[in-house]
Amino acid sequence: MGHSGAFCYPYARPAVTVDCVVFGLSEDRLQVLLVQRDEEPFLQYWGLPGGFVRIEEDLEESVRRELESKTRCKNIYFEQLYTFGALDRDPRGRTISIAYFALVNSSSYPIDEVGGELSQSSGHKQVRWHGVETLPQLAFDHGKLIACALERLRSKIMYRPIGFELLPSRFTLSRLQKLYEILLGRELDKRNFRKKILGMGVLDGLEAWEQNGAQRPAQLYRFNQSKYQQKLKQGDFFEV
Amino acid sequence: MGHSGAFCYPYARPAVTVDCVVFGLSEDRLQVLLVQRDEEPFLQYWGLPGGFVRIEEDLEESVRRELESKTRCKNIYFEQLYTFGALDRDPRGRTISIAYFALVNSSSYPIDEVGGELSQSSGHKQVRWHGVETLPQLAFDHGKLIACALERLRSKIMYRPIGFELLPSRFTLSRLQKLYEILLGRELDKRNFRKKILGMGVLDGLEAWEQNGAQRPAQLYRFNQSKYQQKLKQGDFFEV
DNA sequence: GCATATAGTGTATTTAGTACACTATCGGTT
DNA sequence: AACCGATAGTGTACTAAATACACTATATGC
Repeated sequence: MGHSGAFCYPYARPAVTVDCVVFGLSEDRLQVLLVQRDEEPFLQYWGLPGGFVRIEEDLEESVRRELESKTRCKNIYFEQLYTFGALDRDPRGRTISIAYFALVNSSSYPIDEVGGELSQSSGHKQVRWHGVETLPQLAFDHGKLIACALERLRSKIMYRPIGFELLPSRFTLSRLQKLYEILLGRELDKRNFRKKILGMGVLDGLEAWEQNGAQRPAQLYRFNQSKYQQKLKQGDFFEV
Repeated sequence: MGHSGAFCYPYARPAVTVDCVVFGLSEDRLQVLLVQRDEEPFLQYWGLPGGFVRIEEDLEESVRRELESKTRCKNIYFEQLYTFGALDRDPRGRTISIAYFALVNSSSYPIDEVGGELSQSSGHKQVRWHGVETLPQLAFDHGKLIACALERLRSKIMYRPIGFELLPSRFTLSRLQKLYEILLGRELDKRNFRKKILGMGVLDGLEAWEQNGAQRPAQLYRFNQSKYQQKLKQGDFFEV
């Protein structure tokens, strides 16, 4: 810290950052968006997209700015996760990070075998998808943040309809089931899953079918936000 | 902000505080611990116990310090709630507040009719219990914080054994049921409640009975933390 | 000993969760 | 044209959990 710079206070203040755990879904695994650091500390380690909260911006604005700059996408779903403030979490000095997690439909980005390419978007830093089971060495306490986000995501998809955010707006029930299976790490019964998910009455079946190779085409569905909001008001909750 | 003080930074930094929503349980209602402000802004309004995070202390240390100074109690149960960072939440300048909620066994304090007296503990500020349904005018965005904490508490008691923190270590099942009824705002069936709560196997029945006037004495129970931890490891969750 | 107040107990019914196997429809191949 | 492989789509019987419900037990105060 010390005595340089134009902004002075009677007591020392921690730096405040936001960090985002951005989840995407590839064919068969859950992945996290990571940025390769191009400076010390943790040079060349991978870390979460994030940055300092500017004095004139809201926490949410700060998150939106960060997400847009790293993904080139707008209107990404995100919510606050937890605030991390351990004394030693940043070797440069006391830094408090307000962590968020975000869900994106990653099929709107070019994805490669290893985990997806997304580069050129943010300066010269490499930005990549990494499978949550095969993470590289991470900067700061970002491993903790990801673990925390995973836990939250896994429990929250059971009682809130946020899984849809990981899929394109039109999707098949098989794909939705696969999503749950990937996130929960266990197989689900097809008939029971459909009974339950359709029984909640928040999916619209479309008059459209997805042709996917040499099989019977699958019907497409869409999540109906307003039907869900109405159910919520009636104290009628989402549950898988 | 400006150019005075000994701690200077190249970019403006928000102030960082912790605020605590401390819940206690009186005979028949849930209450929150509030402090009457003795300075501007919001002079004489009631607000949550809280204060600035010191540069050399952990967030949790900061919360503990605040809780101990306002309640004169140690080992209070608390957990992080949410971080509030709206631009205009403090008229003195940008302030980010990391909110926590805490649960105390308020029967260990002197409690009066209106909502309990606890004063003398913190300088000359008045510290008092207020029923959550009858809150006074609140400083800053503290109304929001309390609403957020209430929502969290109400949902969390359904799937984690934290309700016990609001009771003395030995309690009757009737009292525990009352606790749930107060928090959920609806009556519960006595037999079903007992069946469920005892069926979880985390309560030890003691060879002790509470005499409470001209009635049959009630057996005392104790929450067994280690039994619960063991259940947790077996993927066996608490549920009401 | 009787009135009053709270503690404590079991069963039948309803509802939700689970387990499970076959038919339908497409493209590609022979 | 018939068949193969692959995924989509459907209903029912069984099991477990949630709910509804009424009486007896034990203390004190009069």
